[in-house]
Amino acid sequence: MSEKRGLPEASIARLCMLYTLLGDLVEQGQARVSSSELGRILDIAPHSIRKDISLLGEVGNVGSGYDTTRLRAHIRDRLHLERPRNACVVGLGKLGTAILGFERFRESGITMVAGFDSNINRLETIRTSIEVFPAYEIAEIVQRKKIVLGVIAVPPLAAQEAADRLMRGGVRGIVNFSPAPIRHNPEKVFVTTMDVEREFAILSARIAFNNE
Amino acid sequence: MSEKRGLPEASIARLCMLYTLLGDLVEQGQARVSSSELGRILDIAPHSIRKDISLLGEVGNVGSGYDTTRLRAHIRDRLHLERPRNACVVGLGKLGTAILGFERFRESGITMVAGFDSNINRLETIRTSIEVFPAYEIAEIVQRKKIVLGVIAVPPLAAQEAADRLMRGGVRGIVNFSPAPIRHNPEKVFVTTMDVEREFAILSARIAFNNE
DNA sequence: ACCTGTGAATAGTTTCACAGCT
DNA sequence: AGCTGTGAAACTATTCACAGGT
Repeated sequence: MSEKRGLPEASIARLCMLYTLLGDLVEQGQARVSSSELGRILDIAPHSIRKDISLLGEVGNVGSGYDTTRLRAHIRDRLHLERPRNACVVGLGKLGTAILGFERFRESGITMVAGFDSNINRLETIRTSIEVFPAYEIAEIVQRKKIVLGVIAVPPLAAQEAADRLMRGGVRGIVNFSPAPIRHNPEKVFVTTMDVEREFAILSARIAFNNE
Repeated sequence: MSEKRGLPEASIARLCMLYTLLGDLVEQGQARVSSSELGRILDIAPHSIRKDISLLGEVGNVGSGYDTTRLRAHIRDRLHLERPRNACVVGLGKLGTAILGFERFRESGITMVAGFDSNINRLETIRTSIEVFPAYEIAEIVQRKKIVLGVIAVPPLAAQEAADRLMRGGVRGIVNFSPAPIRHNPEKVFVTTMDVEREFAILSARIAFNNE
């Protein structure tokens, strides 16, 4: 295989995990790593890791493990993680302000540039270095600040409206922390729902099936 | 197919989405729903939905759409979501207290029964109706309160220790909000990692591939 | 000896097509 | 007419097995 753009979804997800992990390894000063070591840490079969990496196109090749820095750079380039992306959070309750304050984003080209809430009083009391705005300005600010990624951290009933405003502003990806499904055009916008309740339910079912 | 226990992972996840959605529909007073309507809302092919439902074993059958209440009860039974599960949160920063306070869990047999933090001062200032404990008591309390599910909301470097304590107490499922991979025995414990940074990276890659 | 890279085989998932019910 | 339920087909992803490099 050579110039396929359009990796399998599953591979993209695994490569993103790899990317984060490699960042840690580089930071700890580890220069080389084997597919089996990566697999053990991430609980993924080493075969899959090698396959995923090979799907990226040749890596420059090695005989004994991967060069952590090189592999990381390679994933970043092939997945275009070097492109800077601006992000924002809608809903500045506990969850929203927690996400607004995550520091780790700096590593992956993502910059948190705005927070929104419909409660004006709340906006005034928030302590954060990131600019905050009232919710009715979402579309305008998203457009002006060239925000591509949005987080929805509002109550379920307000989730669709928050999403609509983000999409009107031109956002391309949404991480939805509410349990509400978001109506959207899947050709233009990608939506990922992260719902703790759902994850609990899935875990609960898996536990029940697995044994017990 | 008849008495297969051990549904495909993908089906379990979709059925859990369905379960939540059906709860909303029932609440709104909608008595019947078709696979295509469900599919439209959840952005899943109607074929898949029918297949998933049929994997559960016969539903009692219908000619025109599903009975929302019945279908919901059926999913609950087959996925064993009726079994009560106690849950806890480790790490009571903004994210942790936000999760501790989620009210929605009541619908799915899950009860949040404890919070933990290693900072004793913080424990004293937290306002919540749920009991909180110092982190060194995790294993003991988990065992005593029969906690099966745990959320990890601590900084990355503390995540493994939090997980070890939960697992020592006998937890069977973990939702890990830290970007750190959790070492665990996959035969005994299920771990789901929900990492906003990773989701952003995945969205970023998908956007880059999809067009742009 | 131990590693990567990759075609081939296997396993798993989704989609199709249509029989049968209301 | 419109819906579900489901075997079969098509597709996708994972795992295997081994050639080839260091």
